[in-house]
Amino acid sequence: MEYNHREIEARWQQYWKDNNIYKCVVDHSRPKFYVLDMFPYPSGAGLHVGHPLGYIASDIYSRYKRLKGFNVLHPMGYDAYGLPAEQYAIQTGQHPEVTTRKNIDRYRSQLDKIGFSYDWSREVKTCDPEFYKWTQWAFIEMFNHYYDTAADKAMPIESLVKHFEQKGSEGVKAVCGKELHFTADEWKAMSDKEKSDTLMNYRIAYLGNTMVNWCPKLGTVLANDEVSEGVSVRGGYPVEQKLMYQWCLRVSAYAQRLLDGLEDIEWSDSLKETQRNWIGRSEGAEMRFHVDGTDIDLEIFTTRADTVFGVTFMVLAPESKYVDMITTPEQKEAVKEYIDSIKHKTERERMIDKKVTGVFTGAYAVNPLSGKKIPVWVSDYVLAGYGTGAIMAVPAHDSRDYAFARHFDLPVIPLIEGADVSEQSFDAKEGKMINSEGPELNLNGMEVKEAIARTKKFIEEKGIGKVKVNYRLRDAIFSRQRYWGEPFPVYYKDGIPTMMTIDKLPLLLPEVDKYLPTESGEPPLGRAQNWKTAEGYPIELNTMPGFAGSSAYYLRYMDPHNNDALVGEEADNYWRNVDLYIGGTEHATGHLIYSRFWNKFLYDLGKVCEPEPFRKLINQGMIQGRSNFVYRIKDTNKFVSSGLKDDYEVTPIHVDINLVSNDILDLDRFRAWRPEFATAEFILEDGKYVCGYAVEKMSKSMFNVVNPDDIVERYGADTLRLYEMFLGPLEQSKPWDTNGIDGVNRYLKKLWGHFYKNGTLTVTDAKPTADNLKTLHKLIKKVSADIENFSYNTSISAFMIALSELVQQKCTSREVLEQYLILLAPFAPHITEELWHAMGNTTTICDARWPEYNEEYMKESTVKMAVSFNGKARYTIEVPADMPAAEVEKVALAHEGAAKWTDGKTVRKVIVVPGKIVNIVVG
RNA sequence: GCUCGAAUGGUGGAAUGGUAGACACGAGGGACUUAAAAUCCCUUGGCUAUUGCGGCUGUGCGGGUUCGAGUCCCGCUUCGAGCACCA
Repeated sequence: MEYNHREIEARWQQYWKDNNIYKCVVDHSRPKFYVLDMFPYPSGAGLHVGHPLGYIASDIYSRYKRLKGFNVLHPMGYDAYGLPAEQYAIQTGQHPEVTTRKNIDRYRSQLDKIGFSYDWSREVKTCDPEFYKWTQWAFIEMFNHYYDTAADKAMPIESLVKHFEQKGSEGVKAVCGKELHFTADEWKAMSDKEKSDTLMNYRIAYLGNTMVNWCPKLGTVLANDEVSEGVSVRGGYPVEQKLMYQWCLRVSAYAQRLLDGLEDIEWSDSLKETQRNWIGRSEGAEMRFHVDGTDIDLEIFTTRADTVFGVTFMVLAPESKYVDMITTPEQKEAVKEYIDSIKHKTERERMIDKKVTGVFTGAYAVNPLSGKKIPVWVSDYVLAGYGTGAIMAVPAHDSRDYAFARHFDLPVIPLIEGADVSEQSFDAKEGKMINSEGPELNLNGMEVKEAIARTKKFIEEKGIGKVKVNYRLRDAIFSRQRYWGEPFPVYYKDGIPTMMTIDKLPLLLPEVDKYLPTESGEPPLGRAQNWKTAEGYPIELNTMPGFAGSSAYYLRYMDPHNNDALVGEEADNYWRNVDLYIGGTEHATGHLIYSRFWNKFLYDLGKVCEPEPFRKLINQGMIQGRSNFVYRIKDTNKFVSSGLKDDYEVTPIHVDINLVSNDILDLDRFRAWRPEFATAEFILEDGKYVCGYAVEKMSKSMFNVVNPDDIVERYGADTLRLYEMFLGPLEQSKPWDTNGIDGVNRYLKKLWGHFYKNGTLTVTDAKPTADNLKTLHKLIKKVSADIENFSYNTSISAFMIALSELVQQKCTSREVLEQYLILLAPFAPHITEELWHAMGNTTTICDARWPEYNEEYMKESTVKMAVSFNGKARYTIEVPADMPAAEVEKVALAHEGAAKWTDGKTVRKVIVVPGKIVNIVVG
């Protein structure tokens, strides 16, 4: 009987499905384990071999945990809202839901062929009303809460309203857009609209007039993580800064908790670092500089309070509201001209253009410590969005200020002893302070760190400023001017944004005739008929961004059919949070920040019991494509083999990797590939045409896409699973190269061949030999440790070695072979299930018990002992493994002469490692 | 510029501070076969020696710690990733 992967895999996949093998329910008698994949966006191109890499890894871990006796939750779903479906809809007029469903079906059939252990009864789709009801619900809750800095958590907005009614803004401890001051009477006197506007300043989901990333080409705003280097991540279109009235989420309120939470979770250092960078905490001081001859104080933020005596000028961001307020009449024209010139530049141009530009406002500010008057400038190197949009410039100790000072010939005062500022600034935070003596404060002679602390203390005492922590993390812009997303459960009652009640949810996405903005420039929902409440109030036209649906989906899997809550209390208390999350690094500053924020918000509300959603996270590497090239000699239809191409002037041309095997081109199929190659001629080396290769992104245009369906068809799902894991360390990016797949496929055939000789099962009830058990237990130890470390590639090597040992030992022992199959089952579920049943088992191998490792069987009869001497002489002897260390030392000493130790050297220490080497330390 | 990670044969990659290159691919040789495929066996870091079971060298570069370093420490080089006029 031959190993027939097609027949075996189809049969067991059907069996698993028919018997609901992977369905899981809350079971308090067993410990839970939650293994999650980042759910995919179902694109039209389907899966390529890179996509399942993480899914295979998580599936192995899930099956392993189940064999270890855990109740494993391992769900899958689809991140179904997104731009590509909408753009396709615009082009073809097809409803995005139709194409999305089609893509999901395709994904599902591809996934099913690989033999994953998903509980599909828990599937979620973000575009499903039953799902997005809870996305809308969370948004309403965010609207109805504010962040209380005293309690350090989200609190109901009603308690803030109560505070306003009693004391006005006095003593309010809340994260807000800007500091407001009003009395209780003033609050009561406000109109409903004014009250609404005031509360927007505090709500966690709020409408704000903020500077947003506007992408004209996509016709929508984008969040910070959707923009990179001034262009949109999707499409690469230019993005400009624009002031717009948008829904936002006050993520910044959670900045410190998002930072602190990183301490308690097992993520890679690099990913944590990425998040720390993104949150961008910096400790410093906010300080006021009075503008001479006005009643205006300029607020600045600095991390270098010690350098105040070196401030020789100040700079405002062009967007700063202070610019108009302080510019003198003489400078009005120049300032206006400068600001106009900045406005015409896109964010990208501003970033690329490193030229120093700026303009003097005509105003002077007073240095609060030295009392000196300093000019105030405007320049685009100061960003409006960070800190206060104004800086104190210390050219001697900040490179950007230095460049500005040199360009406009402003004074540079060094503040640190020995700092040479003739060529460049001295940015290091070290050294002794000089030139830092004012009427009330003297920093001279202090170390920088000491001076910073001293200055902070001084300005707080004097009321000139206060110690402040700033974060780079901004609030998330939550509106998108698109169709294919969750509608906001918001209507406008006399212009006041009002939330719908939960019984009105889900608010269904309406039908529209076209998926484009309206003629008047409103978002696509502006085309919906009757897009208003029963009372006739208009409903919000924006939709939510992609990250809305993906921020809490892991919670929904715990309790996917609950109609009363996102997740019920019992399910939440049992499943708690994700124990293992596997996905790509590309979500480091998007999804993984938003999810943590969302979870913490729900945690504050008492809706979930864990403050962090993902306890352990593994980033699988990307699978790149391996493209092949042929080399056409210029102006001919002649192609030269890779090794000879340097002798000619050639153009490399991508060739379909399906026409190439081990870099050797199939000439006939190449001629048949494209009409223009029908008459191609070749210059061969050793009778072959050798193609060149390069590692590139896997994409259709490079003819290097490998479809997992083809691999499964030809080699089987088990081979695909093993090979994807065998390619290299999970977390490393690596190119796909189908060439090596024969190795693991041969291994499975050998395994099959060991069980079936000439069509009969060879398994017997023979008692295992000592060698059998040693091989088995070596494998148990290795594989158990490897799975825990996600070192799957080395496990597969261990399986191969163990098999060849068992073959050599002619092991037919049922006891040994059964355990071997259980170990292999997470990696290759189909073939192991088949052989497991062939051996007479009637229940699925998924419910077998993971073998226990027993040290007993590992005992070596002898161990090797290496005597090293001065790093040169090496002498090896063998001693019985159970010989006590003292005896070994004696044996070692007896070999003294043989090791030729020189005078004065004595044995210092003898280290005995069972099964390893014994080391004699001399000295 | 700051932060994190990596560098080992022709290739992917193994090595709790203890025989570097496991395992696999590829390549070369052989067996079986009319032939091919499949399968099996042998060789395979480099140099050198070779009808004797060997010798030398070798983990990006330069130092150091250690009886012993791919592994630990210091200083570089190169590549990758993240952040970045963030005050």
